[in-house]
Amino acid sequence: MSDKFDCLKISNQLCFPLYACSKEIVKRYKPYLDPIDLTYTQYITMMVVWEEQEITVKALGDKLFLDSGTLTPVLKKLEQKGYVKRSRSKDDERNLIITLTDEGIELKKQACSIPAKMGKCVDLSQEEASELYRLLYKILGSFPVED
Amino acid sequence: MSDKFDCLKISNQLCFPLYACSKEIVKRYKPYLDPIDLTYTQYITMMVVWEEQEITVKALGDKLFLDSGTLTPVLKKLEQKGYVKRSRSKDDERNLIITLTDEGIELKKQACSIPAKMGKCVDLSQEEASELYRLLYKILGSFPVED
DNA sequence: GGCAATTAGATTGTGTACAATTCAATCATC
DNA sequence: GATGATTGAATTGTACACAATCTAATTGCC
Repeated sequence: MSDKFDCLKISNQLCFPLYACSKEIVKRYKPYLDPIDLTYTQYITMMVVWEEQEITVKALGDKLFLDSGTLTPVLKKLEQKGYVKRSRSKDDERNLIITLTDEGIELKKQACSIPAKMGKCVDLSQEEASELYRLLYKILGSFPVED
Repeated sequence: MSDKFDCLKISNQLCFPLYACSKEIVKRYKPYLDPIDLTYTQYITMMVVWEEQEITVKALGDKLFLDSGTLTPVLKKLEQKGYVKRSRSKDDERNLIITLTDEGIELKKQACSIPAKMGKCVDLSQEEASELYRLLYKILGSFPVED
């Protein structure tokens, strides 16, 4: 009952549920991110800055899998909201250093409750979530560092 | 060695690798989709139309997890490229029916080799790929039909 | 030191995504 | 059979995402 076009069925793709799942979960962040006035992209950017205290746009891009075309406007927006400061490195003027403002540090406390709330949105057991995590990072790890 | 902010580490999120993985794989479709002049969104839209022969925008949106705000321009583009026809349903003028043109049918043959090529990009065993597939659809299935 | 190659960000253009709103067609109920 | 509610697409506005290109700063190499 199968034909040579079965491979083109949407239900036979692995990428599609990945794409759909990603979008649907990101969408579910909105109610939790709206109160602190962040989009999902701004949120994950802040997460890295919270961890690193100080980081270049290049390093941010490597961690987030985003390029300067995406990050430049995101970081300008975050600066405008008062959460980060953008300044050129003294050592190498090509590098733009992102640092936290006091408001940015304050924001971290408010964001703290979000991961637990989001965890409840994903209907997987602890083991399943770990396995999913492992598989996703296995795929990501198999990609060349720079494409 | 852990503090109360560990939950905000990017490496502790489940959504982030999902988001990153989805983007990275979609990016890897480009070399295969460029020759047939389709973007990834246009490609998955065509996949559904190839399967259904005839489908409304609403039904397409339900299958692809996309709304009319996204699909309207995508479908206009596909019409412009000559792959689909857009026409109102006689039964219910609110419904826009998408059908394949001869060019659209022809395109299916050319797209046929893409899934196998993409499969090689994902460095997972057959069992791991199946498990990933299962977990993703488990999450998708747990979401309410209409949000 | 001088200059080609490289690197980091910014810019431009195209194509999604989605919330919110609008509009026209249909349905439900009376 | 009028009309209020609902439905399906389209539209508008905002925010990514990325390819391609550009510019300025730095590095390599002679």
